[in-house]
Amino acid sequence: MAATMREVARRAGVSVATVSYVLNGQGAVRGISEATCSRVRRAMSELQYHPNALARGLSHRQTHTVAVVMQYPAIFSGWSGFTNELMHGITDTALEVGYDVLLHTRNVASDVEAVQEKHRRELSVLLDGRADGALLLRDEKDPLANALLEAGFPFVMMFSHSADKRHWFVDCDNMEGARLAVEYLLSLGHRRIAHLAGSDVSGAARERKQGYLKALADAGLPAEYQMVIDAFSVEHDLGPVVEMLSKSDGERPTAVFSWSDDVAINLISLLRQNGVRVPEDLSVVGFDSTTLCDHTDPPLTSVHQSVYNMAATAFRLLAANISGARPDETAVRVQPRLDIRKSCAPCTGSLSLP
Amino acid sequence: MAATMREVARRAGVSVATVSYVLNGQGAVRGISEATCSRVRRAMSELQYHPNALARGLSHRQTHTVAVVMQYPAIFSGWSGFTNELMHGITDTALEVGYDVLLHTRNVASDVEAVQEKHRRELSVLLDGRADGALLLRDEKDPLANALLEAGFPFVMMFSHSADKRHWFVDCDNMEGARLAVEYLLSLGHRRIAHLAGSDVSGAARERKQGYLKALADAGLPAEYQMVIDAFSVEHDLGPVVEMLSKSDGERPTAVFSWSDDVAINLISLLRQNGVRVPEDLSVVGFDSTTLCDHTDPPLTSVHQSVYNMAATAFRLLAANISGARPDETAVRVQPRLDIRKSCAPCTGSLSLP
DNA sequence: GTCTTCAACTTAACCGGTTAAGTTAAGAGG
DNA sequence: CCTCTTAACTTAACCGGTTAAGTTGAAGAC
Repeated sequence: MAATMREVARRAGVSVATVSYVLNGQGAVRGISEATCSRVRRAMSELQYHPNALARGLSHRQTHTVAVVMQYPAIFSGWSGFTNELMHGITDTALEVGYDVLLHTRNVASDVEAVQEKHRRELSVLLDGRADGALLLRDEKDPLANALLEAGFPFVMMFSHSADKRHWFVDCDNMEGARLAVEYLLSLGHRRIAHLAGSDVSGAARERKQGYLKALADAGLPAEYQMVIDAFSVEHDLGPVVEMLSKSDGERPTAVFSWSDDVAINLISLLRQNGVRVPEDLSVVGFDSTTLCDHTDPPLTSVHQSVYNMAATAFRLLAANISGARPDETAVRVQPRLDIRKSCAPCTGSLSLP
Repeated sequence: MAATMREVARRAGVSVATVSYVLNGQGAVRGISEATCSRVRRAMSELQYHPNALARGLSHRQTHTVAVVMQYPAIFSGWSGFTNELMHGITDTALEVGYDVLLHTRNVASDVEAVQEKHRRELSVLLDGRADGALLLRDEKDPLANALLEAGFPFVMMFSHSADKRHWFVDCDNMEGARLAVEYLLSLGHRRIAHLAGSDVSGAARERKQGYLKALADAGLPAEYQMVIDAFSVEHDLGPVVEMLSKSDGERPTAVFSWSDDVAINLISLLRQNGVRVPEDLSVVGFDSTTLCDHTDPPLTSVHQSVYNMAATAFRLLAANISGARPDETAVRVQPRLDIRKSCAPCTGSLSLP
């Protein structure tokens, strides 16, 4: 079907080696005459020759392809823009540094045995020679990172981190992000601040919760001010939050810090349905501050991490790793900032300040 | 570095062929004894052997990988959820049918020569043996489809269509979608309906504009009722729309049909800044009806096409194409429906009904 | 006239698998 | 005792490239 190098060689009346040298621009170095070069090039275009990347990759032991491995099966089911921005950063940088992207998502396994089998196969897929390295969007406790380390396969973790110096990563300081959100709400006079928490499976979600708890503690607020409500994804039922708001004045939250933008936006629309005004009745802060936050009503105050830049940085780190470079900084921690929009107002509720 | 089949063979004391047969579960068929099989398997796990997919692909002439080719470089820069839903459908189906996904985005070339060169290289990347087929998210006029056809490379177009029977595609009936939107607005009494149009480069955008114009014409409205404003992306300046609203009562639009959700949402937030209420002062209809439409204020009435299902269908069609099947229906047209939410109201303006 | 040198190639091994076509030794059949 | 089968493997060609190590013929040196 597709023309091979041998066919090109036959048509040009030369050996395959000559074709290969011409193809790779080694003509001059290897002393191939200009006449032969153009004869070969003509044969290539006449036969519509396209070199086979598998054969080439097999010889070179590299494919200029990186694998992107997503932790969660439903990473594309959110709508806050996180994944879009992530993919945008990855694909832009791929073009820039000349790599292709192999996308791996995985489905969750039910029982322990299946998990092990899945893990083994997942590793196989990464080490099967198609990719030169991997970008991991996974929890730091995931065994994959250590398995890759052991196999000597270059990788960089994104939105996750590790104390192990051999792990390269680009992550946001989630504790700090949570602190920014909570301190801002405290500065507006809020004391009863609830937290919509993500799943503990996600390191980022866990840290944001810890940051929330620590910020409350640092402010000297007693334990009963800690209000954590699970809201893992946009599908999660937010009924408990609405119920909470019907508590007495001194006990109900006047502000909410959500671990993610989409959950925050989901909450806002639910509140609207229930006649609760944002920010007059309840202040809301999200996390990620994607473009969408500018377009909600009210525009959502949110902790910003530059997902695009972080993805790009991770990709460049990976490219360095693959090429054998050992930069000084292989563990990048990005400082978040708070993007103040219009979803928070000073606390007006009659509160018992401690 | 990574263990090869020869090393496994040596350790197990057998030939590489035997290892290969065991690896592929052909042990029984090929009459390999159970003892030898387990010896080989032990050697594999002791050496942490992972078969090389390039070598395997080279032999088999297939890689169980499909390429996804995006038309626009900034496909991931939108935030309406279209791309998320698309990628979700693709990755879910990839897992289901056992394929991996190679992601190709492309950057636009400036001059004509560069375009040709880019086109040639793009074709090379697709025909280089790494992928068994391609999903194209591109305009129907794009030369890539015909080039692939000529090369005998399986592909399916998504969100684009063609009269050529040899082109397989899954597309939405955009004309019909536009008709649904406009007729709904007409039924609410609107006559001055503006259209926010996408770039003519996009076939879908072009058809939605045509559908809008046709629906107006079919309703017997004269040409001066046609108000088309360019709004290619979320970055596009929507100032002209706001200006238009300051026209006299009989001339200003009372409704807007936007070719895409994100542009519609962008418009709504701009209107809010200018004190224009939706839907009281202006009705707005979008296109795609992604989950996000439920969470805007007001929830956005929008023409629905099931992006997730369309992507999944396209993937399955491609899998069939690759495996040599020739299904009856290789050209799938999905009928859109209108998701009525809260962004439209009956027309109250003093209008001169024709 | 012979020896070098060099330009311009070719040969062949290799990358890591697959698989059709052998090979070998043991046991069955006559 | 010899031939035939068959189970249990091995050999080697092939997939389509890369590249170190030749080969060849002609020009130039002595």
